Amino acid sequence: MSRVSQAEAQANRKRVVEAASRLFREKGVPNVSVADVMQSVGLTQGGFYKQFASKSALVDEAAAKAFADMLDQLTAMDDDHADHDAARSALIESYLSPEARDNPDTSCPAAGFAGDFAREPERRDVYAAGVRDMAGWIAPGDTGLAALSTLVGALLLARATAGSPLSEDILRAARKAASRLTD
Amino acid sequence: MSRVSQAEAQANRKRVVEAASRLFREKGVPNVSVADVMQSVGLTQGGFYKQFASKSALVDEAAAKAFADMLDQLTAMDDDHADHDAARSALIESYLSPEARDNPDTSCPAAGFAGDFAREPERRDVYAAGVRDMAGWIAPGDTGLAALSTLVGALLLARATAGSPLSEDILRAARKAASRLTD
DNA sequence: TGTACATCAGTGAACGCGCGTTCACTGATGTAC
DNA sequence: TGTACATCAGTGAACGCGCGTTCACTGATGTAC
Repeated sequence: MSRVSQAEAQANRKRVVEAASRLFREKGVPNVSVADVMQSVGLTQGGFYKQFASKSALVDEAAAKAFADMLDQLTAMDDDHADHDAARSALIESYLSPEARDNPDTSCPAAGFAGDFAREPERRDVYAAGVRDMAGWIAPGDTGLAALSTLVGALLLARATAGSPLSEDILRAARKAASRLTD
Repeated sequence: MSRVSQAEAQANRKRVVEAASRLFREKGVPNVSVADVMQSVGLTQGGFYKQFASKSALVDEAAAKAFADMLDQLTAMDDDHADHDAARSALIESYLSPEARDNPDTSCPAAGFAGDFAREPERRDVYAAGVRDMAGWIAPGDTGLAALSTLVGALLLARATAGSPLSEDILRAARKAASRLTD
C-alpha cells in the first residue's frame, strides 16, 4: 500500500482519532505511544505525521472526539426516555455500573482524561467545555457540577479499588448520592 | 561521598520516599523518573537500587506514605476542633480550596494517585485501604464513600479546568454538596 | 583504646530499549492536456 | 476517452534522547581482635 484515495485517507485519519480516544482513556496518554495507536488501526507509525502535527495534537482531537461522543450519548438518552428526569436516572445507573468501571475506553472522558489534563496547563479548553456541557445536561448550575463531581470521583475510585468489595460499595453509595443531589 | 553511616542511609531512604510521594502526586507516576526523584534529594540515580527493588516498589511505598500522612492530618483535625462535625467541615473547606487544587504534591493521595492506580491491577491494596480509611473518617458507610467520591471528583475536575472560572464553580458547588451529604 | 580489614551507600558511566519524530522512497491516485 | 506526469498517503528504517536498570569502583563506616 503506497498511496491511497483522498476519501480513504480521510477515513483512516478518523479511525486514528477514534482509536486514540479509546486507547488514551483506557491506558492514559503517557502509556500509549504513537506506534500503538497506528498499529491498532493497521497502519505504520511513519504515516502519522502526514495527518497530525504531533502526538499532543492527537491528544486534543481525541479528547474532543470523546466528549462529542459522550454528548451524543446524552442526547440519545433524552430521546429514549419519557422526560429528562428519567434520562438522568438512566445516566447515573449506566455511568456508575460495573461495566463502565471495567471499560474505561468507552466510558466518560471527563474521568478518563482527568489525570492527564490536570497536568497540562495549556489547552484545557476542550476539557473545560466538555465538563461544562456534561454538568449542564445533568442539571443547571451548582447541582450539575456537584453531581458530575460525584460521578467522576466515584468512577475513578471504583476503578482504583476494583477487585475489592469496596469498589462496588463506592458505586452503590455514589448512585444513591447522585440521585439525591439531583432530586 | 562514598559510604555513609547507617543512620544517614536510612534518613536518605526516607527522604527519597517523601520526595517521591510528592513528585508522583504532582506530575503523575509515568512523568517522574527515578533520576528525577534521586536528583530532588541531592543523590544520583545509581544508588537508588541499593535501597529499592524497582521503581514500582517505590510507587507502593510513596503511596502508602502519602495515605499515612493524610490520615495523620485527619487525626490532627480532630484534635484541633471541638467535635468531629467541626473537623469534617474544616476538611471539606481545605480539601476543596484553591490551594489544594494548585498544590497536588501535598494534597489528597486518593486524588493524586487515582489515575495511576486505576491502571494497575496489581497491588491496589494500599490504595483501597487508604480510601476505606479516609471515607470512614468522613462518615461511616455509604455516606462517607459518597462524600469522598464528591471530594475526589471535584478536586480532579477543578485541576483539569484550572484557569477557567468553571474551576472555582466546581469547588464551590462540591463544598456545598459535600456538606449537605454529611449533615 | 588502637589497628586492620571487610562492608556497603553512594557515584558515574554504561546497557538495551522504546519513545516521538524525520526522511528517502514507493506507487496508486488525481490532474492536465 | 486516453495518456503523461505530478502529487502525496503510507512504508520502514533511522535519528537523538531519556528511560529503568546494572555494574565496577570508591572510601568512610562498622567490626573483629
